[in-house]
Amino acid sequence: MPMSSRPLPRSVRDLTGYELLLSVAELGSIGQAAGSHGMSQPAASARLRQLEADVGTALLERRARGTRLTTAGELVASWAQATVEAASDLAAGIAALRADRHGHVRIAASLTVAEYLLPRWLIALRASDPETVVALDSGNSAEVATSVLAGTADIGFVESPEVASGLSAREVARDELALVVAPSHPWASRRREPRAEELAATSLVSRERGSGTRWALERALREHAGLETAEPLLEVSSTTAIKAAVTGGIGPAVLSARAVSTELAAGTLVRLGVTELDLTRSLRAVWPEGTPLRGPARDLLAIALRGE
Amino acid sequence: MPMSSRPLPRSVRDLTGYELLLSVAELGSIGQAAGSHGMSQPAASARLRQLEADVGTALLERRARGTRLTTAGELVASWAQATVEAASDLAAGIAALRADRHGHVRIAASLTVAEYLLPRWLIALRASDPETVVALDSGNSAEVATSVLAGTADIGFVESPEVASGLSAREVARDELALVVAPSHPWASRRREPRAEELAATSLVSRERGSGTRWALERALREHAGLETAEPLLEVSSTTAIKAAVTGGIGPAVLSARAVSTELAAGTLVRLGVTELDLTRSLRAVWPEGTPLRGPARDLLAIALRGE
DNA sequence: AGAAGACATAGGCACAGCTTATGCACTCCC
DNA sequence: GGGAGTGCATAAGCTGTGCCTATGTCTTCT
Repeated sequence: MPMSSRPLPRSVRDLTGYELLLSVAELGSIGQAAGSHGMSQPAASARLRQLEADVGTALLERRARGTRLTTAGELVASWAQATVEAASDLAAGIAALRADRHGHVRIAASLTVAEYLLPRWLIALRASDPETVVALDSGNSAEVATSVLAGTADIGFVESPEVASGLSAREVARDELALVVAPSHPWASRRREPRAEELAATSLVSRERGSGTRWALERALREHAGLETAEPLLEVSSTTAIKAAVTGGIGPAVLSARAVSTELAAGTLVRLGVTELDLTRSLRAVWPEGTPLRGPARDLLAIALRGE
Repeated sequence: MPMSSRPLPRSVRDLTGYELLLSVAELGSIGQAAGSHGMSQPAASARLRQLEADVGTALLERRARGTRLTTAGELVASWAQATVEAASDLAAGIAALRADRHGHVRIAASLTVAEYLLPRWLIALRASDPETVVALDSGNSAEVATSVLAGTADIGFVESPEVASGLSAREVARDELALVVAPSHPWASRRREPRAEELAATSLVSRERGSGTRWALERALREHAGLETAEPLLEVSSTTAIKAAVTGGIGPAVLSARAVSTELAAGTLVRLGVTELDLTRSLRAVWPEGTPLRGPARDLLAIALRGE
């Protein structure tokens, strides 16, 4: 029943050593790497030594002219870079949450956009102008529309099919909903994928009423053949809790495909198609009609449209 | 000229608080989350409080029956999960490097596979059998072939087009090479993509002779029209250093597309096509001919073939 | 041969974070 | 409505990690 990977080993809880490793790869010496992190050379030296002890292999080739990475060092650095980048996304998101209402760009975003797309956009935005301060507010699509209409937000991102009047909209990405079950679930080993009727008749692990994802599923079933969805098997508040319940064998769920990519890769969840049911929706940027976007909000839209 | 994002803020260097947040989302109480991490409830409480202070927003809704996440908490948890997953890949890789020569499966992998594909496979492998111990050795494709032929490795992964005799091979993924330049580079704003002849005549930032990527590019140009590549502009040892040099405006480079996806998304690098040149190569699993794979090595191949 | 650059070692200090013990508030149930 | 139980906060004290400054050693370039 435990879905979560057990706690991270001590050696990867603190990313400082890995950041140093990356800096060494880039700058060519431990001393310079230390400097770029505002710490003394012995401190960096000690952390890197500790890192090598953790890995049990030499990661650095210390020469009189500087330090380079060994093959193993390259490998660890590459893995570390992915981690540091993820942490960087996290930091960008947090910074945006933190700068409540005092930012130069005030963004309102629905959960799916805020979770999976926005951090990268924020980083790209900062790259284009480091001075930009972003304030992020997350809510459901209706709340986002309200914020933008009220002028509380400069630009919004919604996941609902309809766009409130008074707003201009532009699709910036598509989102795919995925039906997932535990590998042990009967559906996972069945020959044929379930039909829409079967899905509608099945109780799912789902989020509370009002969630965009749940609403999109209900709408898709209704439009398909006027199907009403069964009562949820279990209503939980977080995506994490849904995944835990599904993995634990409670029952199937429908989630954004982006939310389950890791679990699918790891094989802890199995994704199923649903016959003849379109589970795709569009994610849109919205802004007040008649007032063209300008400044950082326009830049943000451009970045979002550029895709990734 | 600095390509690297500045150091991570203090608040995201240590992932413990975020792991706790995820555990709270999954388990529903701070106390249980604390337990799952082998720490006392007050310690977890303090860390979570610190996290909320860092974000500047309430992340938790503490009720008498337990604790749930707020909307902001959900958001942070989602970002945190991506980070923790990346750290988990890192940990899996390190564990494999660490278990030198005593593992149940001995894997030899070329850099591209080891960097970008193997960690997920290792996690999936551990999910299918938690007892499996993996020993990883990384080298270039020739070294991998030698290890497998010598019986030093049970299974290998290579990126070279030819497969040594005596080995069975099976493609597990494709790798695409990407020509990248800095946004400020003339090619980035040019109308037409460069032609193969132009690329061959241009000095690139590249890795040392012997690198699989460099070799693949030289081969592609030679096969295209018998073109010989120009002398490198700069030879550096690490992918990180190449990216730094390109971003710094030194010149163009050709790298695995997987290596630059983040930079492309952030707009710090620009990818260009090359007219009429196929820069695709296949990544293959190899094992001794005549002796079918068995045990964990076979499981690993199945996971790799399943893709992601 | 001398000088400079780069990393290692040593000693000492400061602070962050954990544990145990206890207190407080809200629910649930009889 | 009152009592019990669950869950989180607070308090106090201690341990250990990690940093800095100062200095040593080795290599390489001139």
